[in-house]
Formats: sequence, structure tokens, C-alpha cells
Amino acid sequence: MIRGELEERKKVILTDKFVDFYKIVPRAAKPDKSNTKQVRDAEATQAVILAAAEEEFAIHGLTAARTEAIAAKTGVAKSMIYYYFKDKEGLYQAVLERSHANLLHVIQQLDSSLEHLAPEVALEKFLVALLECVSQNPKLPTIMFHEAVQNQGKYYSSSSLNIDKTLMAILDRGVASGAFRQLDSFQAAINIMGTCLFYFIGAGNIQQHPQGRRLLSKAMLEQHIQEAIAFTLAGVKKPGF
Amino acid sequence: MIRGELEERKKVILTDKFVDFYKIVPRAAKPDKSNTKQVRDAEATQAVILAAAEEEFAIHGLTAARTEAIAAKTGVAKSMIYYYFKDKEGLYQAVLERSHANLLHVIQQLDSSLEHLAPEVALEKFLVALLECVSQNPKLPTIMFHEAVQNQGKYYSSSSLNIDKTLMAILDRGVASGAFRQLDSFQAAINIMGTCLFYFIGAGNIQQHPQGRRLLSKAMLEQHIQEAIAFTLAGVKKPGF
DNA sequence: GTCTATACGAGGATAGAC
DNA sequence: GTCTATCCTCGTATAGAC
Repeated sequence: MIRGELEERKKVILTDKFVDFYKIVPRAAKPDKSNTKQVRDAEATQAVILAAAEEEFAIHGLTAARTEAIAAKTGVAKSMIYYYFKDKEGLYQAVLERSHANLLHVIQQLDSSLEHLAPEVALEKFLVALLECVSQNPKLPTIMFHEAVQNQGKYYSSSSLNIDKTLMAILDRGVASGAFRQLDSFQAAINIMGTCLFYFIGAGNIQQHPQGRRLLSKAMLEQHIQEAIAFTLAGVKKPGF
Repeated sequence: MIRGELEERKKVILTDKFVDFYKIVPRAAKPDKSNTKQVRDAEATQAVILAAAEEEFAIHGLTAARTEAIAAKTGVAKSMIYYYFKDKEGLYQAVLERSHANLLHVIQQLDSSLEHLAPEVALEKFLVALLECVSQNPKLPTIMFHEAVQNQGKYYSSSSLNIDKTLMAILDRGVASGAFRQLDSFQAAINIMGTCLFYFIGAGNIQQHPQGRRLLSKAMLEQHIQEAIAFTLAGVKKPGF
């Protein structure tokens, strides 16, 4: 019944390489039953399960995700999921926590320093941080999305809405200072989040890539960051700025 | 094996009342077994199933949706679903078709007249049409979203991407005419769709309504339409316009 | 057309050997 | 820690009476 603790999450902050951290590396591709002794590595097993689960949950959400599918991707037995995470819900919560950790951490770090900056500058900093985080882990937006729609946020411990609060605070200051045009900070915050995150939601669908460009390639991600920032800044600034 | 045809979809175009058309009215709340004869009305039964299914699919998507849950909401027997729609997938496709019909129709109507208008005007017309459509049926964005993420658009018969093409055409014209700033129309189109639609995705989650305001109330929807249009127009227009 | 009852398979979770 | 084998619930789909 003793199940592994899940606190050891490495902080990958804005490195140059993207999805590598989240890539699934099956432990044993084809176990040669005869003499290949079982590899016993608790950490590695948990990591590989978490990575596979993240992928599965990002696509299907909690309910539609299949533990068998997760196990299949990892190369470890299905029962390992239950050994380490108790049940599907436990695994889901671990995935949720792990995939949000980086973003929450980055925004929290930023939050205090933002108040001393001009609203336009603060907004740009916020956007860069947000966009680089989700570019590093493009599965995050769909995970958030499934959680919001399917489960109506019941697995969120009122943590992630700090992000919106941070954004709203910047917007309110900008309106007050006259740098931003008249707008409702609540509505605008949602629209800005939509501008930044929707891209990743569509990414799975739009593989028709008009000019053969995949939405999650490094080049396209960088372009999205630029376009989303430009669009947002232009969208909130006062015409005469 | 003969199952009902599903072509009779009423065109509800920009009326004043919102979700009423999609409201589920259970056929028989508590069937008094003794003398209450069964109500036989094929059209009504199908309609009530479709409405309930739309709600269920909007929240859960195809895989996680439960036919039992759909039946429960309607008050008709579960087997009626299979009688009229063959199986869960058939019902799903019917729902998909019905919920997209109005939007596709509206955009298609608009498409031809748009070319003769100035890009800024065309864009605003497009946005109004899009936003009013989804405000009438707030479930549509989450349905699209589930379909895109879970099923990677396999049930879309390359129909709905005409919407994006229409939008991209407007943007390209605006850039060419100098009315819009330099931008990538593909990226910008996604970001604009995000601005318009993300609101509805978050709607289920954000019921914490800061000042007690529900996101799908008429007042809030109208505000969203205004804010999304203002944000988008400001976001694409050339600074000196 | 509508219902009730039921067959059957999929998938979550556990037992127990190694 | 890891695996295989198994249990059993839940959910899709069908049969058949009315």
C-alpha cells in the first residue's frame, strides 16, 4: 500500500530545448523473457508513467483516458499505475500538479516584481513568461481545458486562477495610468488568455499545415509567441499611446 | 433498422432569445404507469435526445459521454437513442452537424458579400456574426474543442475550416491595403478565434463570477461580444490607421 | 415508437507469484 | 518493484414484449 511520493519535480525553466523533458522513453522495448532481468528503478518507472499519462490525459481528459493505453506507451505493466498512484484519479492529480508546477512557479516569481514596472512592460513580461512556459509544454493548455470543461475545475485547488488575477492587476493598472484603452479587465484577461492558449488547442487538429508547417515546430512556436504578444499589446494599448 | 432522417434543422438566426432552442424539455417527467398512455412523437423524441446529447457531448466529448446520462436527461428510454441514431457515434455525428449548421450557414452567407467591403468593415461583420452565433449556442466552442483535441477532427468533413479561410482572406486583404499592420494571417486567424471562443471554454470553470456575474448571462455575453470585437480590431489595425 | 430486461465486451482495479 | 492472471463493475448495444 505504500506508494511513492511525487514531490521530485525538476524545474525546467525556459531552456532552449522544448518537449524533451516530457518525451516518453519506454523502459524496455521488447523484454527478452529468457535472461533479461527486470529493471528495478522506482523513479524511472514513475517518471515514464507520468509522461505517458500526461500525453493521454492531454488528449482525452480524465474520464476518457485509458489506463491500459497509458501502460502500453510506457512498456511497464498496468498494475504499476495502481502501485504508485493508487488509482486513475490519483495519477490524474499527479499529472495535473506536475504540469502546472512550472507555470505557477514562473508566474509567482514574476508577480512581485511586476508591480514596480510600467503596465505595458509588465504585460509584455507576463506574456513572454506565459507563452514560453506553454511552448515548453504544449500539452498544458489542453489539460487545463479538459479539466475546466469536463470536471469544471474540481481538481484545481484554487491555485491556477492566480494567473488570471496577476493579469487582471496589470490591466487595471494600465487602464488607470492611461496606457491602456478603456476595457473590462476581467473580460480582457480571458480574451488574452484565449489569444495565447487557443493555438495549442487547435494544434492537434490543424495538422493540415497550409504550407507544410507543423504548429508545434520550434519555428512556428516562436512565431506564435511573437504574434500573440504583438496582437495583445496592440489590442489593449490606447490608440494614441 | 429504419432510422429517422435528421435533416430538419430550424435555422435560428440571431434571434433575441438565447439558449431556449437548445433547452431540454423532458417528454414525461413522471410517467404514471396506470393510465398515461405513451406519447408517440418521433420528431419530439429525436429533438429531445439531440438536445440532451449536445449538452453531454459538449461537456464530455464523444468517448467520455454516457448514453445513459443522455437518456436520463430526456426522460425517454435509452434504447431510443439506438433506434434513431444507430449508435453513440451516429448520435455524435448528428449533434456535430446540427450544432455547426447555423454558424456555417451564416458565415457562408456572409462570405460573398465580404469581398466588396473594406477589410476593417468586413472583419467587424465577420466578428459580429461569429460571436452572435456562438452566443446563441455557447456549447459549440467546447464541442469543437473536444472534437479537435480528442478526435483530431476526424468527424469534421473539412467543412468548418472554411471559417478560418474566410477570416484569413480578410486579414490578407487588410494587410495588403495597409489598413492592418504587418501580421501572419494564419497565426492571427487562430489568435482571433481564440479571443472569440476561449471565453466559452472557460465559462464552465469560471463560475466563481467575481462580482456574481455568470459568464453566460445575456449581459455578460453582450459585453464579451463588445470586448472581443474591440480587442481584435485594435489588435490588427495599423497604429496610425 | 416506446419500454424493460438482458447479453456482452471494455476497462478499472486487485491478487499473488517472482 | 514488477509481472501475469483474474475479478467485477460499468456502459454499449440488442431482444422482444407492448
